[in-house]
Amino acid sequence: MAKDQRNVEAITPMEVDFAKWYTDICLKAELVDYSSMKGFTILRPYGYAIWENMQSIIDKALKKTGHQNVAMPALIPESLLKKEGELVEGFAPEAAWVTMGGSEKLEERLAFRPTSETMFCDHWHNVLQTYRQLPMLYNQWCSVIRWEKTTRPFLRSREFWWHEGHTIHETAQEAIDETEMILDLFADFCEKSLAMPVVKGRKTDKEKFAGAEATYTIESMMKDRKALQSGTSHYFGSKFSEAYDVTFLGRDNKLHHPFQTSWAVTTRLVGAIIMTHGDNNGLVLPPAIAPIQVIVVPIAQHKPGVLDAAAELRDRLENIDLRVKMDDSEQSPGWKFAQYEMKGVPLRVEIGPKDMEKQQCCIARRDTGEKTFVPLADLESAVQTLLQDVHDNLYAMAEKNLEDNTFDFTSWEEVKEMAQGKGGFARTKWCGSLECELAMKEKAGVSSRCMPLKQSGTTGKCPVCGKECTTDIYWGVAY
RNA sequence: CGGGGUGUAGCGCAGCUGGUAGCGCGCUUGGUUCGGGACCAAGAGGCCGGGGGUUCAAGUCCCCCCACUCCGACCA
Repeated sequence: MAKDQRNVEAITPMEVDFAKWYTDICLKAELVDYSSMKGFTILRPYGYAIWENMQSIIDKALKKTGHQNVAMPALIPESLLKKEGELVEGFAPEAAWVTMGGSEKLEERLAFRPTSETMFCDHWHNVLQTYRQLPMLYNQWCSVIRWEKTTRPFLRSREFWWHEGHTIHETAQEAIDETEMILDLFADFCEKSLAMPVVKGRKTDKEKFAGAEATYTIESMMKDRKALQSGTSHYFGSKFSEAYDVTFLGRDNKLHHPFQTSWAVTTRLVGAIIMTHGDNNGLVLPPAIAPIQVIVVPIAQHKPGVLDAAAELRDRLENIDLRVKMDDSEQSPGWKFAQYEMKGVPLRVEIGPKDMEKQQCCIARRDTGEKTFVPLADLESAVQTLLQDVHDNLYAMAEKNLEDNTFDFTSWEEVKEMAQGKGGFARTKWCGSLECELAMKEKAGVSSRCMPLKQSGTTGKCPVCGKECTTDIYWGVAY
């Protein structure tokens, strides 16, 4: 019992202090470390491996839908950044500037990219000539810098890693289709790979990306019932292509500005899965992105044959393309159990002398803690089934959290009560005015999350001004 | 950028009215263990966040920085 106590003491329980619980996991599961650069975090091997797995899945999906990877300069001349007014307004306050090149002062200062719309436009200005070259479907994996005031691992840091997709199209409709297709791709990724349900929707004018005509978003609900914007997809119309003079000769032999999109998910998603699935024993990783999907723990490993038996299980699982590790270190089994629970490994396979006699092994699930004994002959099928079960269960739990904590309200007082109480998503009607949106922030303490793509089509009253309206909107406290 | 909290060994902390640094975990070596964070023994490890004061003497008192962290405002 005393040992169990020590076990829980390892991290702050989420009921006690959710924020501390979160940072405890980030550090103790060895995902990140702080660096000497204020506001910058180091992604450690285990944290980076999670991101790599996410990257790999997204990259494949993007290539399958015709996107090509490119690399743009990390520095943007100020004059280039300034060409589009709203973008400068949005990003200049948090840009990091380079003013020296070696020992010489630069004639023009350079911003470390906070986002690369400008560089892509600059490039397209040079290479685009005819509609036959369209669409151009580009993507780049890189990091960006935004001089954030306060930072938290994965959720907000001055540098973060992401991919940024940038596309240009011949027609507005094509670009809009692209924006929506990508939103679906992101939502699909979150649900199928991260076991994280999302609400798909459109941002209000107040919340949309600087310079965008429309911003689409996927919003997810964390275990503390706060909202996390998990991915965005923007439609720009021809605003940037006009500002940066990007043109092509159309089918009508006239010059046109292409229609543009951009979209991204970031390392923030690592934070999202921590807060969606994690528990008081540590991280809980969805199998699709877990760096180690199965940990094999030999019991009484110095007894003859145990290590060989364990290694055989590892090899068999590797042969069906699972990410497997065997821990034959001198640590005690109990220590290993706790350690890999902290790291969120979905399944643990134990094998010891007793199992060997019975030609079986023990499989423990990270999500439920449930242990089952499996005949050695059934290892592969049992593991595959259990991995799927873990994924399904994680999704079901997250979906339940989202559904149980999404409320339909008609007055701002109800929204306020929710926000000051347990929290959650409030779904109301909205008249569409900025005044009422600001009032919700002021009075109820929530920001608009999105106008869901799935609109009910009903009529109701705006919770602030009482005007009759049809738009459904989600409100919540956001990260 | 406003408000709070914290900086002492890798981590978590103790160190009272000032007197020259300690505990637990971890780490190293050897041995016994191994089905939920094992045990014994011997070790290694400190510019007490940085700078300035006060004092015979500062981890301790005063001032100024800096970093981390939480809560707001801004954002993925």
